[in-house]
Amino acid sequence: MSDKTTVKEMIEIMVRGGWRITEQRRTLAEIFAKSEGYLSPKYVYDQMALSYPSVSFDTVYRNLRLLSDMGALEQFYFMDGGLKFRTSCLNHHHHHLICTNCEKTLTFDYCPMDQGIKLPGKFKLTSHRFEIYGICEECQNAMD
Amino acid sequence: MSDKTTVKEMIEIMVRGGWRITEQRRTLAEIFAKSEGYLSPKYVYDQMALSYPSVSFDTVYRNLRLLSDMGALEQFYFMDGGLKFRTSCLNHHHHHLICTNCEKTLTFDYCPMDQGIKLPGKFKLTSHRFEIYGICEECQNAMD
DNA sequence: ATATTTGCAAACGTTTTGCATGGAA
DNA sequence: TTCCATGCAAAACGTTTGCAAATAT
Repeated sequence: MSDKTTVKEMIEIMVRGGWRITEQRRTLAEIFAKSEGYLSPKYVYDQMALSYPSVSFDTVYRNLRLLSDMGALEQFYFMDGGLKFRTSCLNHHHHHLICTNCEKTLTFDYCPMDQGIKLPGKFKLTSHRFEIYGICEECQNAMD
Repeated sequence: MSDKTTVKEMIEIMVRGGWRITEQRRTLAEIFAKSEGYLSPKYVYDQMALSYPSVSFDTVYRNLRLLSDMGALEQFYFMDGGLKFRTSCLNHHHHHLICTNCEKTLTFDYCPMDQGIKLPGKFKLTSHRFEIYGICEECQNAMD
């Protein structure tokens, strides 16, 4: 159902990029593969520390950046919450519905760029961003 | 033509909020009123320092945050470039076309939320974000 | 064997805080 | 005259870097 990148795919990406597969990187991939939403570097570090008490923050950062550069992770800067990461969906173009409480995401296929929008000026378009924010059902229930 | 917030409007917002109108705050408003795109705190600080050599960085930050909280400024986090600010357009709903080179913005009225998108799950929608990125005509010409 | 990756520590840039002084109301 | 805003300095925060030791290839 989901088209989230799997551990196997992430490791393939690393191998293809010529990187070595260390236990830390495997663990990093597992953490993202089993997570629903956006994760902060600190959360990822804490999770990694469960398996590797001696892991260092800079290793987490380095690998987050590498995976992000390779396209295996998507970055997102939450206005209050800073930079976070989630597995990217490489298979098809879509946008996200993001719960502002738990930061879980749902995908949807509608893309405004397919609608022939009339834009002002003479821009050379390069990319776009469309996200809808809200409170997911679970969080709504939990708030009662 | 433009519906950017003017100096007068920004000062009104400050007065309505019960803030005192200092020379620094007036200057801050002027800098934004005469600017086209997103400004970094550092740039704003440099501009302010032209009028007030003794201005401090924390004053700039405090006032940027205050104006932002009051809705007079919009924040945007550029993935490489950090947090920046521009005057918000309080008059009507619209979205932005952002030049990734000079960070100038153009507005356009099309809003994907008016299109009756079918969304997955049961979300309580709170807000959305739609931006198109590209290179503006001036920057395209300058690149030749 | 050897080149990459790690952990440590220290540096870095940005943003925030506490407090005495200065300035707007 | 009163209280808010400022400037200064220092701290906090997230992230990055240099290097020797450890490890995947």
